Amino acid sequence: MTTEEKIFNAARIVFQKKGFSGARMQEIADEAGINKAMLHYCFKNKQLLFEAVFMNAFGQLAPQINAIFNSDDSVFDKIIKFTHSYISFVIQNPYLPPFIIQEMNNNPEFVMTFMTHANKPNPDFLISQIEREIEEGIIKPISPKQLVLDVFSMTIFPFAAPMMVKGILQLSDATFNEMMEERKTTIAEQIINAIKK
Amino acid sequence: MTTEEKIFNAARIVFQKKGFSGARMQEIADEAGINKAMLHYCFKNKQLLFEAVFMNAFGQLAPQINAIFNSDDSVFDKIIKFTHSYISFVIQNPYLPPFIIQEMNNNPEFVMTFMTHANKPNPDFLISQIEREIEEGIIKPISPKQLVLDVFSMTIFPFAAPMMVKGILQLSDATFNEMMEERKTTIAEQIINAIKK
DNA sequence: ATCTTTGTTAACCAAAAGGTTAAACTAAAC
DNA sequence: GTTTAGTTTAACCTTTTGGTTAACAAAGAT
Repeated sequence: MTTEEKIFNAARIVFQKKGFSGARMQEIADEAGINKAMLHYCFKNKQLLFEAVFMNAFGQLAPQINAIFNSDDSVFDKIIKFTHSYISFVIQNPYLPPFIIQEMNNNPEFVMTFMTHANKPNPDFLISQIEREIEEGIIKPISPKQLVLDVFSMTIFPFAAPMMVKGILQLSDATFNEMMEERKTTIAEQIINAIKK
Repeated sequence: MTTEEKIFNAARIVFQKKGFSGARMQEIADEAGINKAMLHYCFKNKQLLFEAVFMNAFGQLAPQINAIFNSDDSVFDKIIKFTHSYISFVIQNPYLPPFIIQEMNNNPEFVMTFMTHANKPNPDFLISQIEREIEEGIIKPISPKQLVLDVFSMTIFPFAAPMMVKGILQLSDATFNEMMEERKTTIAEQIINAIKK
């Protein structure tokens, strides 16, 4: 592993745990097992190091989502595949959703400039497909954006606010993960149940 | 308005926008229009000022939720009332959910100690009520905790990650708020549709 | 009237944090 | 073997930041 990779991985860990303003350059250096000056040698400054980490994090999610949203499956199949694929991925990367959401809230202007670019989840095609399937009588009349938001909400929320969910529902890490495994199938079932004609 | 109130309100604004580690004592003083030393005169230090703000924020939500969860309405009525009441409240206080979630994620141990205390949303009664209504054949068989999580997810997520939702679905602030108004009724409809026998 | 308590400020301080520098070390190129 | 280019580090510098101090003002209390 190159020094740059060691730094990047260490930065990912520290930024995802502490956020941009909570993270300390010294802590990242310690985590990477190198001198603090190397951070600035490899990544100029804190902001640029952060941007590298954030874009990588965001870039991991968008392509998967778009691949599913833009396939030629039915809406129901897309919902099934999305929940399964997203939950499988974030169980392996549980720090990603809180990290992305936190930084989007704290630094909206930065994120928005970079969201217009390539790697952004784009539900446009899915939304017109939903409109079509409503006209065809497959799906009950519903606002397509609301439907997409429902799917996102049910899938992402427990990972966006894991501590709140665990605290209120009194879940251990183990039972939380069991519930998430279950949700891979139940979310789609629930939603399809509610909207199929 | 007393000086203490001016400080508290300023602190609420700055902490909710920047989070604990992003917030600066000087910025809070400026926002309050007073000298920085007054912060320490009234609230000892940053940590204690933050705790006052956080507990107040959390304390605003819990009682409303518990009042609904512990009433003797039916499960369906509780879902209807919860979504309506929660969305009405957070539209007026949009910074609250991201703030609470962010600090719960960044500082779980602090939040957990204070979550055992009084003002915590407690779904125990609602959960046993769901079990009862399943036995009575009113609701389809489903894990009660999953159902509660579904309701929370659909209701809270758009407010937990507003920037992400606006960015991906390309919503202006106005259309976002319109959608949230609509969700006051549609969330409950969707869920009830999916689980009623 | 004066003394004490409370509220308020400007100036200051020490520690933390991000960032820089110049020197030392390495390893390939000549 | 020496040069040269790229790495790596210890030590240092500067700014930011949370926090303190001492002086000052206003308002009751005696």
